[in-house]
Amino acid sequence: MTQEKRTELLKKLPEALIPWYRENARELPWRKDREPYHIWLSEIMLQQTRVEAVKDYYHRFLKKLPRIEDLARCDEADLLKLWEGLGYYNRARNLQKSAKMIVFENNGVFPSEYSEILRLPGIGEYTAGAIASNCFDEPVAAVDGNVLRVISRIIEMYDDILKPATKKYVKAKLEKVYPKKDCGDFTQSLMELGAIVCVPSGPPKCKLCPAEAFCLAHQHGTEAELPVKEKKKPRRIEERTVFLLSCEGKIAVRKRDTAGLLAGMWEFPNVEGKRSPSEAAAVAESWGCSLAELERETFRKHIFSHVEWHMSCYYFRCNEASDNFYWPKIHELYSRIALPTAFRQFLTDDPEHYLNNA
DNA sequence: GAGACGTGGAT
DNA sequence: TATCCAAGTCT
Repeated sequence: MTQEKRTELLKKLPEALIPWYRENARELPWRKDREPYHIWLSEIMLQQTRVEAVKDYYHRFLKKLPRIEDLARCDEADLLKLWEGLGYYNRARNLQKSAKMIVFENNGVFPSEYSEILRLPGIGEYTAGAIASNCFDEPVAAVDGNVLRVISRIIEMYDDILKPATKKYVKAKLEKVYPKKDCGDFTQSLMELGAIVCVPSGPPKCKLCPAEAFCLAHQHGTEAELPVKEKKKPRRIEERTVFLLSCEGKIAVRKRDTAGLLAGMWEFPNVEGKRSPSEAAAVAESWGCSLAELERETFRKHIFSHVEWHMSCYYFRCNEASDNFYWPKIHELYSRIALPTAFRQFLTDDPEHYLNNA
């Protein structure tokens, strides 16, 4: 298959996909308008995150911060609380960095060109392409996992789609065939096709596909072999011991390092390694917490993309609130403190329940 | 270019 | 339970 033949194949896409998209697009909250702020926010939230998980966060975020200016001016603590549980927390920080640049250096005007949009922190080639094509009708591709899957099947491409070089290749290939108008619909149609027809897990629904007639993988019966992705290395396992220290209805938390995993987020005090109850008590005492009682001990597993925490957890009641920590009351812990899921999982959903049983 | 960076749902 | 993943970006 020559490059020219692949391009000829891809030329059929706009005509086939755009009408299909207009008939079959899902109604999604961020498809109600073409407001750059709305599209941008949704694209950042959707990075490596499922549509269903994003919907509630998206609504809550815009209710609290309806305009870019609100985002630029809000406290980082409030921002992170809005993001709590979504993961990849630097996305939220970069969102605000960009908002400040737009508001304070560009009169609040969102940049309207791909190359300008690409300069904003947290915005890479995919997101810049998505915003430029959807909001400003610029003929630039937005190559995400969906698009890579769709294209690799249509042109029967066996390159590893996880490699940056493959993404560059597909982006360049697609931009040769972008339409003169309706660029946003074309971008969306490629992703939508990947999301609901040329699906990531399970067999693709080729009978419903507007590209069925010319898809090479379908013609050759190689759909299931594509796309090619090299297997990831196994996660490393880390043993940790976590402390839930309570004192007069308050719980000890502290800020994590500003670099690395869960950077700058709140956490329950914890140490490396698996400690016995008496070892754990000694650690807590060394922090200046005079211990009254070991109330409970549990074990939890938390799986990150590249690390797995095996956490032994001890609930100690303390006589003294050590200065080494911040001690929010239980209600503040629930309503104001941005606690990642890795630690949030030690609490019950209902603060009252926790108080009654603590 | 490889690895860091979160989470919850599907298989 | 184990594995893979979902609309990526940054270093």
